Amino acid sequence: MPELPEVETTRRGLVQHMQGQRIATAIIRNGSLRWPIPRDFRRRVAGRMVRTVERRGKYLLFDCETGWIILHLGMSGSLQVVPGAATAGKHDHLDLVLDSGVVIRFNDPRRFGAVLWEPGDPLRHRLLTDLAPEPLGTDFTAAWLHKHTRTRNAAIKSLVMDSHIVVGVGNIYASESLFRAGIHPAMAARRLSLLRCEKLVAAIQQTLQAAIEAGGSTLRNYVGAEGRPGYFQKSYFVYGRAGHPCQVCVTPIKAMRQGQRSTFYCPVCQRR
DNA sequence: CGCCAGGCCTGCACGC
DNA sequence: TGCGTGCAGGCCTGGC
Repeated sequence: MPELPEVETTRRGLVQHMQGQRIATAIIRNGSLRWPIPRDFRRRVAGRMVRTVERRGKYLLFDCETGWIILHLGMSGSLQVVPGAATAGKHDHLDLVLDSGVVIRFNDPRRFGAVLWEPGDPLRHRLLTDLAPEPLGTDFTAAWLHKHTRTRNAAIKSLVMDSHIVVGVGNIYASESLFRAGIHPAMAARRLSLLRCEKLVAAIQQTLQAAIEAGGSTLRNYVGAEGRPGYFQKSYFVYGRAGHPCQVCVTPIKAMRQGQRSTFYCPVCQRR
């Protein structure tokens, strides 16, 4: 479930526990994830100091001196900071045991997550090279979005979820962003004017930023001993609100299916 | 008991 | 033949 804001909040929570700390050892309890945890993972990370914890899209990147841990939370993954003595439970795939005694624990019931080792530049890793610019950075602009949608007949909503076009926005925030931008989710992407691309870029940034800020207030729970990942925004404008009144115009929110995904939108506020 | 949610890679089919 | 594009499949388990 984590989208970019949840990943970013996790990163911020991890930095204070991990930066400058040495990894004493890694305990792989269940290496079965989207891809198996590499056979030599433990040997690679043992004894390494974590210089920084960075993020690219929804990928967490741990600088471990001689290489990088690339970690994706998938749909159901979470990282928790736990006391070293805490017993592991179901779906606890990996522990990074730090010299400080703190354990960084990766739990992932649905196993869509990934833990990889990259000896070189992680941004050149196959999974990261073709990602769109960081949505909260200066390279993610209306011009960029406009340029990369010119030939695309697909619905804008599915392209907002395409990491080559927009990074970090999953199913929930895609609906939310399009509502904020006043754009109908089924609109063909190539028909978006530059002005509407501007609105969409701003809406994506506002949606992500608001969620990151909401996450900051729940940071302790999120990465803490008892924390479970959840979406920070308790109420959405449209997501999951089919039949309920639009918060702007009171029209009932509609639900539809797009590419096997549920989409929510206001038929009045959002236009093609 | 069966279905579905979700991220996102992968592979297929299609048209130029 | 090759590429861009648009779909659909697959991986999983918890919760309804």
